[in-house]
Amino acid sequence: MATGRTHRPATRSRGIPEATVARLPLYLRALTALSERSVPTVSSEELATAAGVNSAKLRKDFSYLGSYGTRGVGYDVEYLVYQISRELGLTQDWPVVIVGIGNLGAALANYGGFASRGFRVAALIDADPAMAGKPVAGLPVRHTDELEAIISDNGVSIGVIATPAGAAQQVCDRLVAAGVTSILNFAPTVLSVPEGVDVRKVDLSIELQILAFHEQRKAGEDSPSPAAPAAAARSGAGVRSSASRKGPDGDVPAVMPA
Amino acid sequence: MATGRTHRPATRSRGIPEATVARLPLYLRALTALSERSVPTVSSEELATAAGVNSAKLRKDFSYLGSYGTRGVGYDVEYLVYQISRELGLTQDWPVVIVGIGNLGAALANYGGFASRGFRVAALIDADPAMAGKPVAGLPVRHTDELEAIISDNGVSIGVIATPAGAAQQVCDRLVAAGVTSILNFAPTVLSVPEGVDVRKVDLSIELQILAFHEQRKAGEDSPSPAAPAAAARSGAGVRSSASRKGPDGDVPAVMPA
DNA sequence: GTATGTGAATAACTTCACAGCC
DNA sequence: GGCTGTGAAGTTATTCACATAC
Repeated sequence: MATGRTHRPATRSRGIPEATVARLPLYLRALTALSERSVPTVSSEELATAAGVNSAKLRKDFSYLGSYGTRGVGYDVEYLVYQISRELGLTQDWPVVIVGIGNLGAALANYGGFASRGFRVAALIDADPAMAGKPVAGLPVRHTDELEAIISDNGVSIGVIATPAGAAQQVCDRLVAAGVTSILNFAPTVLSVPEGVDVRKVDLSIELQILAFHEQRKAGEDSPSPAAPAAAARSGAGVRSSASRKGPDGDVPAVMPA
Repeated sequence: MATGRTHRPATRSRGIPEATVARLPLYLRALTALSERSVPTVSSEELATAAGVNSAKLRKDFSYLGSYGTRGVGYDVEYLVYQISRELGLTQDWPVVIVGIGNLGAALANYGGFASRGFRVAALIDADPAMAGKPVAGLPVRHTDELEAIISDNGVSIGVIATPAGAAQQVCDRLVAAGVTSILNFAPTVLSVPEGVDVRKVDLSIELQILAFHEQRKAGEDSPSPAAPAAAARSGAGVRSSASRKGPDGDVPAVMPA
């Protein structure tokens, strides 16, 4: 989801819609799987199913890249893999640093899919001196003091922040000052960055909250059908002070927030 | 980010736009921070800045919830916290199971923000018998055999999948069969679920690829005419009937994909 | 016959700008 | 005077449906 695009007022000329860009990795993954099974061609319908979108959307997306299919036949798998990879910039190597080697940072470092496609972990960085030198996922953890040197020595332009929330902005500032222009933020904070720097965030708690929203609606469903397994009615406590407030007051079983 | 909404054709009546729902957790976080600093009221401008959006959007978002502000003054922090929490369904307790206690699963289990707001880790589940009983984040890991019992005993409706890609669909099927109707998927796979089940995914590699796309553009910035239709004789997969191919062929230093 | 590519139609989302209320 | 709430305008994304090409 979700990101803080900061630059580019919506590229003119060869502009690929942001929504399309966000789906290209999905297509690429599905195509790679087909490629591994040596499937030579695929129709928009099949590929769309594999990627979890509908075929019209997929065809429209591909139309922004060019005319890479063959009418009456479909798409050449290998060729498409290449085109999408190129479009995404995966035909080059992207060194990445991960800052904050706690539980999450270590998990990210160990995540295979990382290296698999264009990305290479150039270094793991942590502020804890006790961590320095300790190997994680085969790489020695480096101390934060070295951050700037690591960035510039390796030509790193993408940084991953997996620190506690409190340290994130500071780390971000240093990364940016050192030359990083794309940041993937796992810390639950809004980062502020200068123009020209892209930030994307991944936030467990936000995702869960969105799910809870929909889950809540399912429970309070007007009743008739959807075979509700009705996972036990949870009860709450507390009371709401009513008062004037006009909002569309909902059902909701009461209970106070934090 | 992105998700596979599966049900609800966009609720009529009290329908809050999906884009708005996705931002409520952001507002909530910013408000909670203000609340902790005992700030009594906040303007749309201030709150918007703290949440990383613009104020018009924020006001529009809030307008879907009701009229919770005071003209000329702003919003009452505590009151808004409560309203948003309620809207998101966080005024109730959501037991959650995490399946797949590898590096990532353990990181998730240890993630504090988890319990902090309405969510409670009911159980950690892993397929490895050797893991069974071992404590992670203070909870004993349970074996997959117990999955169904755990779900129903605890009234779990939200499941988190942190297994390898290969196991994800199978785990998903079992979760759904056992009564889970919301899934947060960290495995790099498209899950297929029946109508009525919500899936959201979190995918490191997709996020990085999106960043790489933009990063690539930054590098090739300004150049007047985007990409010279250079030869770029795509070697791969002979089959290609040369000619035709109109796509905006790019520069790119060659290199074949996987 | 079959499946792509794409204009046109529709829907969702964002931003503007200002009336309304404090 | 200041700030919210919201119609209206503008923008982006999705879906339709069919001409076009194999």
